[in-house]
This record gives sequence, C-alpha cells and structure tokens, in this order.
Amino acid sequence: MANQKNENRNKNGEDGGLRAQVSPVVVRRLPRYHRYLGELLREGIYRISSAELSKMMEVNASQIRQDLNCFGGFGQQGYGYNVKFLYGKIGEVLGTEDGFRAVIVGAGNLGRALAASHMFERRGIERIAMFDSNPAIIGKTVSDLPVLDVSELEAFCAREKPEIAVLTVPKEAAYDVSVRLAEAGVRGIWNFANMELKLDEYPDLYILNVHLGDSLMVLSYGIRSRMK
Amino acid sequence: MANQKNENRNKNGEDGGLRAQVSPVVVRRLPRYHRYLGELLREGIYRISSAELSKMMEVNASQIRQDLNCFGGFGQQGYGYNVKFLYGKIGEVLGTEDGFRAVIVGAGNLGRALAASHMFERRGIERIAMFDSNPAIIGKTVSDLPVLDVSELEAFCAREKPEIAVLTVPKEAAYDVSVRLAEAGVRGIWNFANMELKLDEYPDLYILNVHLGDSLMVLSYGIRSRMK
DNA sequence: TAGATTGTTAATCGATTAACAATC
DNA sequence: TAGATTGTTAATCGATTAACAATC
Repeated sequence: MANQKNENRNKNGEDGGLRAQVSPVVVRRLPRYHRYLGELLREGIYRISSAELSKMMEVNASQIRQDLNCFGGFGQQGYGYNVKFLYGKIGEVLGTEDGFRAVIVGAGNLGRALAASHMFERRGIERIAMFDSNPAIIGKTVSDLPVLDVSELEAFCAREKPEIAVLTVPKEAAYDVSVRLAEAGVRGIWNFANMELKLDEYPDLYILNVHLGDSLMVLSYGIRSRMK
Repeated sequence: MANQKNENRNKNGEDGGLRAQVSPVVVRRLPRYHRYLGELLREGIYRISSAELSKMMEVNASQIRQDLNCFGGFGQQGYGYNVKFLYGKIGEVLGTEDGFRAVIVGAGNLGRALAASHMFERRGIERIAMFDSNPAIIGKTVSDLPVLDVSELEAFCAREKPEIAVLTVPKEAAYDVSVRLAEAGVRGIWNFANMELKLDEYPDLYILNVHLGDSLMVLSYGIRSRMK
C-alpha cells in the first residue's frame, strides 16, 4: 500500500494557495478523470497505473501523468495512483469540497430538468432556490426547491450568498438577470440561454456559456461527414 | 456588391463531395460563427470583414480566415464576406440542409425540456417522436410529439428512418438503448446519459457524449480559481 | 487605378507524446 | 535489490498567429 505524503510534492503550494496557471484544456479534461476514477472506486479497484487508465480512457499515458502533475504529485513511482486518493484530490481541485450553493433562475422546462437532477449534490453543490417571473408557479415547490419571485433575487442573494447561478431564462432576459446576479455577488454563472454572456465589468465573475445548440450542430456535422 | 461565384474556389470539391479532413477544433468553432452571422443578419448587416468579425467575437482574424477556408473560399478579396452567403454556407457544412429527423428516447425532465425547445427546427432538424417505458405517459403527446413505447423503437425506426437519436434515458438503460438504435440504423446519438457511450462495432455511427456534469465541474473550478 | 481584404504560406506558440532518470 | 511506474525533460506534432502576395 502506498503511503500518501504526496501533498508534500505539490509544487504550487498547499490547497488553499494560489496555483500556477493551468491550461484550460487540462481543466476540461479533469472531470472525465474524476468520472472514471469514481467508476473504478465503485468497482472496488483501489490502485491504477497511468498505463491502465490510458487503456480504459483511450488517452495517452503521458498525457495523464502530465495532467495530474499540474496540481502536484498525486502518484507514487513504482506503484501508480491510489484511486481513492486521486479521486479526492481531483475533486478538491474542481471545488467539490468548497460547499458551493446554487440558485436556478428560470423555472421553465430546462430549469426544472436541471433542478431535478442529482448533478449538483454529486458534486458537493447545494441547490437552494429557484426563481421565476411566472405567478402561476411562484410559491410552488419544484424538486424540493421553493420557486421564488425573481424580483426577490437581490434580497435573497444578499441574505443567502449563493456562489453559483444557473441561468435558464429566455434569451431576452439573460443579460439583465446576469447583471443583477453579478451585482448581487454571485461568483459563477452557468448560462444555458441561447446567447453569449460576457460581463467584462465583473472580472471576478466566471461565466460558462453552454450552448447545447452548438453541440447539436457538431453532431449534425459528424453524421454528415460519416455519411459521405 | 460582391459576386458570389465563390463555390468555384472550393478546393475540396462540390458540396456533395468528400472533403479533406477538417480538424475537430475547427468544426467545434463553426456553430459559433454561425450564431454570430445569424445575429448580424437579424441586425441587417450584410457584409463583414474578418477584422470586424474578429473584434466582435474576440477571435483572431487569421483564425477566422483559416477556419472558413477549410471549406472553400467563402469570402472575396477587397470586400470581405457576404453575411447571408457565409451563414448559408456554414449551415450547409453543418448539415442544416440535410433534413435530418430526430427521435428523443427518454421522456423524463431533460427529454421533455429538449423536446420543447426550438433548437431542432432552428437547425433544420425535425423531431418526429419520443419514446419512453413509463406506461403513465406512453400514448400522450408532449410538445406536439407522440410518446411511444420504447418497445416499438425498432419498428418505428425501420419505418421512419430517423438519422438522429437524442438519448435522455437513465444511465442504466443507455448502453442497451444505444445498441438498439445503432442496429435500427440511426446515424448519430446525442447522449445525455451520465455515462460515456462508445460503440466501436458501429463505425458509421457518430456519438456525441454531452456530460453536463463535467461542464458544471469546470464552472466550479473556474469560480474557485477566481476566488484565490 | 488605388485601397482593401482575402487566401495562403511561413513563423510562432502551445499541447501532445516519447523517453528516461528518479524513486518507491 | 530488482521491477515498476511515476515525474519531468526533451522531441514532435498540431494549432494559432503573423505576414504578405494575390486579387477583387
């Protein structure tokens, strides 16, 4: 069994500390590692080498070692990686331990679908409320969440200080709501509105624009190119 | 006004023909160009240079010219790009003219949310049916779509020949259903199940795994890194 | 024609992969 | 210790950007 004094080798300081800039392409690969490691854990596999993981994930073993090393030495020479430890570390890097809290703004079909999923809790994120402007649903409860009037957004955020806002409002409302959220101190917006949000005035705000429609077009291209 | 004999310059043959291999990173950028061009069109702007588009989209102008040139010379020296023409061309490249038809398998929250969106029709894709295994909803109509028993999947596909399947079933059912869809002749699967589909036995099948949860984790990382 | 802007080649930058010394 | 496998440096590959000749 590997001992786990790995933290000592983390070149970028302890967990709370500032990290050297990590490339976004690496960050985007981390959740996939996390998923595969979670799967291994469920299968009762507690140890894995970059070569084995490489085969499973169809990713080059060098890349795996490089990626994981951006955040410190999580493995052990001659042994490989401790699955549970690595899973936990990647989770930490991705913020699952930070106890973020989320509001969902827009209780339409997509908002309700996201609210109903276990996606948030699985990643250590607590959903705390939904907001909408439709009087017909304000006051109701959707997937254990109260649906509040969007006019209460500022007061609620001042009180509860959610870090995350999921934006599932119509395109037309998206910009307005996002500014209000930014002003209210939200730190990240997960934007599903079919418009690209960019709020340069709030450099501390992280916005992730999803664009499912773009994904659908890539699918369409993929089909087309395979049919030729 | 630019004349539009641009097609002649398409190095990779006419539209129906086989194209030189285009890098996936370029393909993933195309929908974004398409969106911005659609927006310009709506604003009544009919002509744009790579430099102007570059400024709007915060993408290097060289990259724009390189990207667009993968599919043929869509612009005109000294003039720029004809917005309408370019919009149409990118749409064609992405398959909006191919009249693809889609079924949605899994009429849960997410399936219904996708069914209700205008995402498909906007991209020239026709939704033709939903499938589920829950007797409580089979036979109903959701967003104008009949909800059919998933046991009818094969018969339906043999008859209607949809190219696209949207997979919004629970993780446990995903693999099974995907094989059935592949056998039934579907050409592309848009997979929202929280598991990575890979069907090597069907090389003509294009699978796009979405993983919203991964996106949420990237958001979480983004927030975390901005808070330091 | 002169000016503008593309298409395209060449230069740079960054990401991936290979190789191997360090070390468990 | 010998064997295995990481961490890390160096080599390769691909993607981005710059530059400019072609041309509208």
